[in-house]
Amino acid sequence: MEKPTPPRRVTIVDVAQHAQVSTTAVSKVLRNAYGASPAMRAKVQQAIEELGYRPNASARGMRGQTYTIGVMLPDIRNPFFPEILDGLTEALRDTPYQVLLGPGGCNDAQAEARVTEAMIDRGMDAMVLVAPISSRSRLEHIARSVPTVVVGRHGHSDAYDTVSDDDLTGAALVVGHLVSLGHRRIAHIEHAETDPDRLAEMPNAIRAEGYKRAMQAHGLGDEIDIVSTTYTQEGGYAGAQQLLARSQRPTAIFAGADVVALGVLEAVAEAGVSVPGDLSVAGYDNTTVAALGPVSLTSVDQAGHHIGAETARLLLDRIRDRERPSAQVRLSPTLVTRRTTAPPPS
Amino acid sequence: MEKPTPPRRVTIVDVAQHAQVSTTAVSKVLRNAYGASPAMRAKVQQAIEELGYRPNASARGMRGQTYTIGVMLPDIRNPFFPEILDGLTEALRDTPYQVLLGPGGCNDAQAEARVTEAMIDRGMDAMVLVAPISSRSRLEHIARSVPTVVVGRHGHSDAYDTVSDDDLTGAALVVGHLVSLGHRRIAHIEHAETDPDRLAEMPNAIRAEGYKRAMQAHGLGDEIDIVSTTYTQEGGYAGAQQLLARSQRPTAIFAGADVVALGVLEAVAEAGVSVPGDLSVAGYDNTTVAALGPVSLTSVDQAGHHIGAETARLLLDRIRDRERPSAQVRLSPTLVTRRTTAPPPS
DNA sequence: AACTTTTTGGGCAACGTTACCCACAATCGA
DNA sequence: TCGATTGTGGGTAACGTTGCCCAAAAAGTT
Repeated sequence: MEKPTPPRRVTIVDVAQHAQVSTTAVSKVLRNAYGASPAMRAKVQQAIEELGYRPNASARGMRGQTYTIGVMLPDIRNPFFPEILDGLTEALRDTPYQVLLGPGGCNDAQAEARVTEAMIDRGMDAMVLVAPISSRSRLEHIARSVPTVVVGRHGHSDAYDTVSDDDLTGAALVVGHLVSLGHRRIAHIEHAETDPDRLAEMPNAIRAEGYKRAMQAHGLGDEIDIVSTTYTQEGGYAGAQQLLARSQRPTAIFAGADVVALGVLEAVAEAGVSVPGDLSVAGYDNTTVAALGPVSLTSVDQAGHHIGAETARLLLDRIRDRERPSAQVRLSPTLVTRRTTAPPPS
Repeated sequence: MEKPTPPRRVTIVDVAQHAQVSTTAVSKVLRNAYGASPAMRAKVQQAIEELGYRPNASARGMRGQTYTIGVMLPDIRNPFFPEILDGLTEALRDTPYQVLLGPGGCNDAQAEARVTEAMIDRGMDAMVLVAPISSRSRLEHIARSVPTVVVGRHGHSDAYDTVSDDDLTGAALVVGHLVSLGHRRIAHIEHAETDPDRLAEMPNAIRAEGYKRAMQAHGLGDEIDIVSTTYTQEGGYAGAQQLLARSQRPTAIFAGADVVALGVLEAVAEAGVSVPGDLSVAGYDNTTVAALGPVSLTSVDQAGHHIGAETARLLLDRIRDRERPSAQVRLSPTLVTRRTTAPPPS
């Protein structure tokens, strides 16, 4: 017994025959286009349902639309991104658009380029680039071929819309909180950045800058103490080790990201220093890990859900009108205080 | 000053003209097809590079291949999945295939169906379904229209290949470990499941079954104590509360997933019970959270990377030959002991 | 020298959809 | 009543790529 011929997929032609109309008519109904009477709409709708017809995205793509939105996520592990994604997909639920994710390599510009190119090749109707590390000129190159929203990166362009959180304010929130608890020797662990482009645009750099400004604003300019490592757990571990080796130890460490703070907590625990008794620790991103009971990390919340929703809005607006001037949305972070921050030892 | 006409994308026709050959020739070169002399290959390659040509995936899709592999992830937040993904993308790096992810709604069969349909509509060359909750008949329906590998679900089918971890063994590892530490009253928190299909196939159900069998094998059949909640942190919290309210408290809790264990740790900390002094806790999945210093959870490692690599292999094999008999790969988990398990209080 | 076989290249139709047209009928305004 | 307008439906040519075919040239075989 041979396999019966694999059932060919139902096309618009089949629907047209079944409904006794032209393919043009079916297409019109599918797109809610002008020129189809209510009677015909009903007839075609019925045929569509009876046959279980689904439009072929490739064929649509050849005509210019795939109803697909590509989201480039640099690091799938970062627990902050799902929040954004939720906000985005929720806002797009009642549209015909489908979100597909491209896994960009962590901190790997080449992998990032591969994924974005692949998405452009696949005719995405729009793209969302979350915290891209690519150069600004590459971002503009991408935006020239497809409507693009850049999320979580400061510095805007005529070519693309942006949604970002005010990291300057976020850093100030942390410093303010620690100062109000009585801390003066507040250190910061940043992600080392050399590229001048990124130095001006990447959130990590902005957070470090915000830290400096806030310290100065509180008259603590002399206490500024920054360690440059990376935004990873290992980076936090190494950074904390450096800080603990200071002759004058800081009484508080502001880590530029939650993962960094976790590394700090590990190093600190190993060193036998108690948190928050001897040392306060704060993170950034308010990831789900920060909220966990055993961790309970003070952190800055970026309202990822809101970011995602705004992104969706900009996206749809731009698909509607590609020529509209580029928009920048800036959201405000909030501080979530938990059990890793307390007054300094007296 | 008007915008200059948006530069039309380079097509195979442009390449052909530029190289002074036919489009057929270019296509042959692109696909390494028979019938192109080395001289021609070189000429075409050069033209491709000079013009920066990239094939249009939609057009290719109309001819049957998109060079895209769709991966359905039920819950982007589950820190176990990125491991699989890494293994998968790494194994596919040197192939022309690109991985795109579809965000299935957490525990939402309808959302899952939407995403898989969308991927089929977009002409994916193959699909990977990670821990799908859909009914078996739906899985087979999917597999009938596109080569499919189902990951992390027991129970196989002629229609699709499977890669899964031996959850029976994994559960036995945990129970064995706890018994060898001296525990007898070992409780388990499972994810409630009623559907008979899923009861036989979902990893959570298998883990519960493995727990039971292992307890019996150790002569502890009378001590079997299962609480049914959900595989979430809240589920773990609630489950632990129930278990702590027992007149005879268990001395160890085996949570069916790491997230569940985190909820357990939270409830236990609130109740003032010390871990592992008064109570041992073990999880499953060995997620990155489990490894964190402040958590340090004993857990079962599923070798996600390996799973991903095997998935890629099966995928490529099946794309090559759709008629080959379906394959099942079963991998073995290992136990990672950390600081949440210790001998019971004497 | 007269063949067969192999190599090399190109022409063409098709994949499923939609935008642009045009044709016809019905309705309207004067 | 006649011309103009509006509503309704369909025909057709792309979009970019590839698989199937055929033709000419080159190489090999008697």
